[in-house]
Amino acid sequence: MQSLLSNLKININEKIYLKDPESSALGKRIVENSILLIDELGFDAFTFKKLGAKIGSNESSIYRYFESKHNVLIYLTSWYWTWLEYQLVFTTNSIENPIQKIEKAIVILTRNTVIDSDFSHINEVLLKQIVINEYSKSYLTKEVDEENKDGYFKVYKRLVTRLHDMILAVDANYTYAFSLASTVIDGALHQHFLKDHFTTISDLKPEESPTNYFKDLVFKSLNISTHE
Amino acid sequence: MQSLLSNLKININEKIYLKDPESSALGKRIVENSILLIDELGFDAFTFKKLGAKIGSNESSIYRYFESKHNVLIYLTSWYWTWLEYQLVFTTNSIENPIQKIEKAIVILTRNTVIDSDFSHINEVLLKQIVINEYSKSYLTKEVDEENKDGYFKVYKRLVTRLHDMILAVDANYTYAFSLASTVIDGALHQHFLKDHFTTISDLKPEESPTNYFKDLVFKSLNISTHE
DNA sequence: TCATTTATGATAGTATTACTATTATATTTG
DNA sequence: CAAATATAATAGTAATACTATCATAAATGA
Repeated sequence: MQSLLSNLKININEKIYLKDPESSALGKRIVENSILLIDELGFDAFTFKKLGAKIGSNESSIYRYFESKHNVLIYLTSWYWTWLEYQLVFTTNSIENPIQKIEKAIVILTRNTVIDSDFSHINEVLLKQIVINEYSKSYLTKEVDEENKDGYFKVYKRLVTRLHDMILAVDANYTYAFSLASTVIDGALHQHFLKDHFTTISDLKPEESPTNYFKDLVFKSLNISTHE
Repeated sequence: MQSLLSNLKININEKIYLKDPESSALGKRIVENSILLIDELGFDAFTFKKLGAKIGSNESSIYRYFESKHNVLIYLTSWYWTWLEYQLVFTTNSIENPIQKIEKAIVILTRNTVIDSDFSHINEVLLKQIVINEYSKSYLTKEVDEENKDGYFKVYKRLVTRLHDMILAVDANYTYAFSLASTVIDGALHQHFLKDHFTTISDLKPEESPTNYFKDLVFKSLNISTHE
């Protein structure tokens, strides 16, 4: 992973930003510190003014990169899904056996996030927290359909589709491949949230990931006998 | 259902409101029109000023019932979960067979919502839309833990626990009863959203509910053979 | 019935937000 | 080194999410 990705740039849909934040030092500081500040304050209390103060820059300068804080959230979550997709594809690509492949995929998609030194200005652990706590706010808006047309959610949908394809590779007759795929990807985020905040309705221990639950769910849904 | 509930009042945690909206005509108009207006504008663009204009009342009067629009959302979603819980309990209570019981439960929890004439000022169909589009915003906040302590999410958690208990009644050795229960309840909301907005990653037809998917998911997870 | 409590309405005010617009000053590049 | 480009500084705006105060209307109870 390290060496493969170290020369890559995560490409984000150009409609999401006004000026590519990867193209300048200020842009990178905006992204880097957006992650820190959204994690600290929550997306609702996050403002460009506060971000400007944090990076010693001016509010108006940030507006030249992103037209709104909503688009910063779209940018960050797109970055996350793209990064996850890379991990998924690189890790499972060489696996021939469709059962082993989907098993590995579930691990990637549901595990606790680890630091990735390839992108120095992105703190992946905090970014994952942001995805857990804020992602649904990016699409639960009156503008979803319009933004969907502009490709704001393309990476996320492509990720769901990849898992969908792996499901069908195991069982071409399974009727609910998309539903099951999105259940794993979105459900994993939700289970992480429940573990941290609604502990009385979570089966997970503090450091535990929902991986085994989702493996069990998918394997049984596809009639794969568990081997262990 | 009709006759049973027609004399009942849905009780909501007193900490959620300042003055019980069920205790006055104005209160009921606030609730009734909050549903209409949040559905129309989305929660983000919904304000007490606009609501006041809609009901021909004053912003300041609304503030005597709810301390914030956030609390209106908590109130409405609590109402919805309580109403769903009643339906769940009344409908499944008499069923002895745990498999038939959980099957019925899944239907109640995942079906498309029908009008309920028992609560004249509440439009349950629009309320369900609000739950789909806005519920997660009610807990994805920096104040969750505090509000959770104040019981803001009690009904939702109790509903998950009821399904959890039904799962264990079928298979006491199933390890992920809470995770599966919340997957059904929250997943159903999410699948409704995907059907309406991200159609390319949904298996559902426009009028179809995700009921069959969730039946299949739960039955296979609990090793219940499908009969049909 | 009338005094009192209680509910509602009207108005004003505040700090903050989410921007837009303009102008000035650095910094980069050809 | 001039011109283009990026960033900073400042000001301004309409709207939001309230709080506070005072006035008036409606309900209640003695």
